[in-house]
Amino acid sequence: MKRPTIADVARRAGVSKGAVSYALNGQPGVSEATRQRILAIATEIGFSPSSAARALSAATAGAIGLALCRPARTLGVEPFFMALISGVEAELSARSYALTLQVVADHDAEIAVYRRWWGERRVDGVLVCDLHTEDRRIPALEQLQLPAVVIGGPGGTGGLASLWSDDAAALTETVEYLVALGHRRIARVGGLPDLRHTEIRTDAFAAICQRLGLVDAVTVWSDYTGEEGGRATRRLLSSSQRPTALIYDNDVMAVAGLSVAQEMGLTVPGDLSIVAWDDSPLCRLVHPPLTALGRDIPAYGAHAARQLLAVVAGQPTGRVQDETPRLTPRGSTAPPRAR
Amino acid sequence: MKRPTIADVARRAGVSKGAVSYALNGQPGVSEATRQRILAIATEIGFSPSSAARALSAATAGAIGLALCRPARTLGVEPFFMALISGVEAELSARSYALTLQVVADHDAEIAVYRRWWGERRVDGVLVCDLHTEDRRIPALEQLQLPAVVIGGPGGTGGLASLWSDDAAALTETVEYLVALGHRRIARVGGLPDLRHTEIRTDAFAAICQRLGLVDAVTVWSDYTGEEGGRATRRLLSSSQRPTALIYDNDVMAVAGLSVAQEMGLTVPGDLSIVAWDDSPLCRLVHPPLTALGRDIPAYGAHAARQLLAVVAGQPTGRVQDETPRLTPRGSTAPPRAR
DNA sequence: GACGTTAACTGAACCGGATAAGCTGAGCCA
DNA sequence: TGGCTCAGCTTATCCGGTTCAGTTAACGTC
Repeated sequence: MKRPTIADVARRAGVSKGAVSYALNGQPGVSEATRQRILAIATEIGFSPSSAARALSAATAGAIGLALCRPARTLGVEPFFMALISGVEAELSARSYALTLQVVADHDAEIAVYRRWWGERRVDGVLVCDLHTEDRRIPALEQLQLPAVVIGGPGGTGGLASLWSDDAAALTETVEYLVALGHRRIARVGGLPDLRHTEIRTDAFAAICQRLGLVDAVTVWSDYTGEEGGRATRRLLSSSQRPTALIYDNDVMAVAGLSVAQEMGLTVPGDLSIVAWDDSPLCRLVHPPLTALGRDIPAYGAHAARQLLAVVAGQPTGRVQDETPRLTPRGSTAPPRAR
Repeated sequence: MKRPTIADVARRAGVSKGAVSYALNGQPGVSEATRQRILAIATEIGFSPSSAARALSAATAGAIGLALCRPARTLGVEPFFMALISGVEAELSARSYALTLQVVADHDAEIAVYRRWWGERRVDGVLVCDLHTEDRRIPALEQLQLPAVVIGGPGGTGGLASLWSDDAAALTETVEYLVALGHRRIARVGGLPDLRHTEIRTDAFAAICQRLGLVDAVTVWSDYTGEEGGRATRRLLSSSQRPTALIYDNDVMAVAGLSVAQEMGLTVPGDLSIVAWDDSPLCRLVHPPLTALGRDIPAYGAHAARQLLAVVAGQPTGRVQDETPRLTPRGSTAPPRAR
């Protein structure tokens, strides 16, 4: 089955290629009657313009890129990325943009991918995830002048457009909530320490705990996996002055932590309250269901995609704030049992 | 920053565009000395050929497509897709192929996407997931003659190449294992009933149970979500002759089922044994860790990608069998406690 | 009826590669 | 020394769109 080209449409309509191009793109230069005739023929023979030819002459790829820099294992476990992607996708496909995905091993590989995409004109712009402190990708993208939206911040995004949510406020609210329940010994199991949002949350946690006079508030760092989250939990709960509440930087570690606590004979929420970041169906799967800090991640992705398309179109967007994560109390938090 | 083109390389090397093309593609037609000089210059100025131009003249897109037909919510929860994608990606990026992703609402939309991709020459081939019984996508792809590999089967894949794993054998092994432990009342919480692999597993389950004389073996159908999995579990465990072992068609439902069982005061594995399909870190997160039927999903994805590239290259591959899921016994299965 | 204006279209150049066909000079042999 | 071969290049064409500069015909105008 041969693919129809613009020349086929032109031939059947008895006009030139140029006229067909004008007609299909809503440009002036053809009469309304001719435009309708051409559109009808195009639909009839199932014509869709070659993305390559269009990209070549219009100098636009019709695609945006997303490079995911995580090992295959952690990628799978966290629902976050799939949810983000589905939101991005919804926005893109509504505008007939494609999403090009690449999994990379580290930032050097990721920068190489950006450089290649830029040289190949394969994408019109990129979404950047997992912002680090002192992130090398930022200057690399600025140098390439490849349109980009950084999902993360605030801060550390250089001159690039960015979409951020107020994690500091969300964490502050969470600590205040736990303190209101009566907790005084709160610990936090953080994510990878060189991620920018980990840093932001860690600073916010230290600040609010100091303000509320919680002296033994500690943050321990983990890597988002259940194994590490469980191990960190076991360590924290084994200390003489064990915390009565734990805040986890993602849902997977929180679920693992819940398991560890129950395994150690602690009841949740009686002996230990648990709060998870990144609310997801996972938090409602377990028993008790986890109190979580959540937000609409597909909407976040859609927002980022819209912003990137604006940047690609040449509109400077700067730093845009998305909604602040909301605390959804469920069964895993309660006043601490008097001991 | 202007992107270098082949003409820039040619100018600096003092040769024609054609010579550069030959040199970069390893074609004969240039001396080894010239080739090296051209390669050095290309590397120096950071040249990578425009994917659009190459696609236009070589009539190959350098990309393969993956359309995911699931609502945003279920997509996120299951680690399966992310793991599959990371495997596919590993194989593709090693060969400088791109992966184009699209999330669609239903099969009609998916077929429309295939038709558009085909017309736009945006992808060289597609991977088809979640094979249904009487799947409309199969004849549509055959008609388009778009290279495709169906991930699923055996059977129902028409003349398309397919990659399948022997779910029937895996399920048979699982039932035999449970029976060897002493279980006689085994139930199964299946996935969506119109999926081909659900059908295969259901048939295999019925067959082995009949062979072993397990009279009240039942399958109930669910939709892979934790909510539904939990509900189905509650129903099964509330019956007068409740099963002593449950087999779930995915990990998410199994975890939800574990929660429900514990909530109902049953101990696992004492009162109830649980087996999950799709082993993932999730199964090791919970307590007790779940006995699961697992396989290397990234490897499965990589295998599918390799097969698709072979199909794209014109080599007929037919139906290829991937490894059979392996049963990994963990803490959630044990002999049933005498009542 | 000559002239300017404009809508509606055509023809050709162009985007950046791949590739078939043509050209050139060195080397070899008779 | 003339003719032949062949490696090593160049030139030209093509892929399928977009777009700009022309061309043509219809129309209004004085």
